[in-house]
Amino acid sequence: MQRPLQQFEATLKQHGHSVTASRRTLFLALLDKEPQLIGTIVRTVSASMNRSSVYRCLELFEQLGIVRRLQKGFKQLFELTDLFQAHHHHIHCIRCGALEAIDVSTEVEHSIEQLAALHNYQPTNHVLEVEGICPNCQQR
Amino acid sequence: MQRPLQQFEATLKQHGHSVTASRRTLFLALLDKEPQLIGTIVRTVSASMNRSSVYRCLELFEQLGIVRRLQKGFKQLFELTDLFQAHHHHIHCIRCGALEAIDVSTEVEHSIEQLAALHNYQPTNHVLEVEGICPNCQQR
DNA sequence: CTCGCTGCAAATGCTTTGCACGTTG
DNA sequence: CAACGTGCAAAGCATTTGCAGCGAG
Repeated sequence: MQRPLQQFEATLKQHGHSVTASRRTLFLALLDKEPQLIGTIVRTVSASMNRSSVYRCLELFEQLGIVRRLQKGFKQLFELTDLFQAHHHHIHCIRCGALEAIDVSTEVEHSIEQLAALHNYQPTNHVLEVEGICPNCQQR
Repeated sequence: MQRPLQQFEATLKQHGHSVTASRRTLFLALLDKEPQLIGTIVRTVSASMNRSSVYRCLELFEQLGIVRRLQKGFKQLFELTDLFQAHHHHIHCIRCGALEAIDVSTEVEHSIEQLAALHNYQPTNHVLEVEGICPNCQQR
């Protein structure tokens, strides 16, 4: 519980950004949680920070590789990247919206990493979301 | 130019949905285009269909595996799935938002396909977006 | 002390909905 | 002609912005 916070603060500093109470609050609201809707996050932290700061910080966090975003229909979900929690991917049912974590072989992970280098990008993250129809929905 | 439209109409019928002028218009607005913002799509087709129908159709198209959505910051982009155009993925710069298409080896593609089956999902699509910092932004 | 960060409040813009009417099969 | 699909208009949210004041370094 101490380690991720320190890692987080170090990341901010490395890039010349201040460590503020709001940013810590937001980070903690994401730590060890399922991917969350912005609306949910805003409600969670509303006692200590303003909605617009949530937007501004999430954007910053994304650029620093602290969070990543997924999509679920027209909504966006946020979760910490693998710097702060076990790296994983999801499978998503396009019918009912179910979302579950899946394991991906290290070879595949590795090949994906390589893709960035191939295009002279400095890799920060990747999003792999498998989409399909879940067992439940198939029966209907 | 004839083939994709037929494929499209067949997909609608297969699932018991009507082929309407609006749906054709929307489909054509997406054919052979870069991923587009909803707002852009709405403007393009606004002469022949209403905004709310665009939303309703895009949602339907997604469920039928006709379109897929990507994200760019807080915005969503839509493009046709690989049923209608060459299958591909993107690499995305988290600093400046640049977006380019990339090639992914068939082994990796194949491994990803397998993941759905492993979880008893009927595969429809997958989203693989590599994120990083582009050569330009690295220099600054 | 200075610059970066935040809250506030307002302006925009996006998405969803109900309902009545037109179209498709 | 029975369902399904659409337009319209309004409601409800989500996101962005400018600016003034606070706080971190």
